[in-house]
Amino acid sequence: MKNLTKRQEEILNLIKSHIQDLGFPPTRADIAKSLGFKSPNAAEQHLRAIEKKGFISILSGASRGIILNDTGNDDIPIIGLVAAGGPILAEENIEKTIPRSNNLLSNEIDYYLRVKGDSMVDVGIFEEDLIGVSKTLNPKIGSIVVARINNEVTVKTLIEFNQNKVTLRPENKNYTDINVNPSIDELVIEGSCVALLRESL
Amino acid sequence: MKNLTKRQEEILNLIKSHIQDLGFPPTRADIAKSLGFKSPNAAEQHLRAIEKKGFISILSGASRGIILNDTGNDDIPIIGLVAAGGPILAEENIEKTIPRSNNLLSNEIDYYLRVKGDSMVDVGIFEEDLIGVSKTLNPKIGSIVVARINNEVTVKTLIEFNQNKVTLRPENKNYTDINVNPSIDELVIEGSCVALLRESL
DNA sequence: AATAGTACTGTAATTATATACAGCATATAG
DNA sequence: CTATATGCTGTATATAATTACAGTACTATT
Repeated sequence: MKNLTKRQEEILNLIKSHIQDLGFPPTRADIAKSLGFKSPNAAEQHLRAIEKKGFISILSGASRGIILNDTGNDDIPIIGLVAAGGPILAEENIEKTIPRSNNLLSNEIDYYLRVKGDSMVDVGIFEEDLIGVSKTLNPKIGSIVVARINNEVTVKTLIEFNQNKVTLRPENKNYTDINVNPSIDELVIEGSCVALLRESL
Repeated sequence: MKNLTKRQEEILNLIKSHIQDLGFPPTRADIAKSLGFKSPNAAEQHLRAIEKKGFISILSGASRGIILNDTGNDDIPIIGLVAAGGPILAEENIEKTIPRSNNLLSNEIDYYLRVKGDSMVDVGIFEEDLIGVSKTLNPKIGSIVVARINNEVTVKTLIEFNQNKVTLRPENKNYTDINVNPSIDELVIEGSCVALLRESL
């Protein structure tokens, strides 16, 4: 799917907000009026271009017959067990997906990760809980992060982060801190934890 | 809001599924065709009747200008502090509402309740967490319930439930069990806890 | 230098759609 | 007995909306 131009994106957003506000798509004339075009045909041609790029479908003959093609990025995947080696978001790790309900929790969540083990019980994170993970939010000292150490994915509190020493703390009295030397072991901070869900109580 | 007739409800459902399927409402002709009317005017008059009863709004002049009036029952309220005396779901207790995202968590949730205090930390329920509460699901011994004791709302584990003795346990070593005699103190089990949300981690 | 894409104006025809008016039949409430 | 609501057919028309055709201008790619 090719990229939209600035103007085309503007029109696509207009369509989306029209649907959001009124419950149905705008006409060519509506679009032209909103963007100051003097001819509805300007809108028509933009729509054709956007359709050609795959973002919408146009039903011929039907008034307001604009259908938004889902771009797939409004569903959040739930990640179960992470297969060793591959990326976290690989197809085989996805348990299911859930629609992004934007009013609830943070909208920075890129995926949910199902918690294994009891290493974080002291901060109220239990086995089978789902943790909302943001890939982009950069991890702070003291925050809970998803880390990958030598292909094993784990959730811990980030205590120290230096060139030759990274400390990850399990929030459970029975476990001790994990110290990693990034120049020896492979370490990736996959993301920051921003929310928590528990389905069964 | 008056009740719809069988036929009117049929038409309202048709409109809803048309929107669900295609993303915009049907025309009078679409409705007539779907229901076998020979005149689009039959649809028109039904729409006017449904509008009169408040279930839809019709934008005059606009094609497919049918707006569904939300009946309010697809939003879940978030309850903050519960004012003493009144019902939990009273207007003044509602912090905000969130749309029901039916694929996520249990769809039995009637409302979310914001947790105050640390009496349930040992089962991973922390202050400011949101607990999904089902009013209808009948509470079992050993499950976590929302109880109202003498107009104070609290979240505890239900340990014992007899005619003259009800035991509620705080899941925190620093607190002791609460014993209530329902014939002396006013006790209502408001609901069962079925899910948990934590917004800040 | 030619081609294709972007970004419009302007006109006009055809079709889609809303909507008014005239009926007819049945049921229910005052 | 008479409104009033429901539930349609059938016709007609104004207007809403799609969409084709003819241009103009700029930019990027081959």
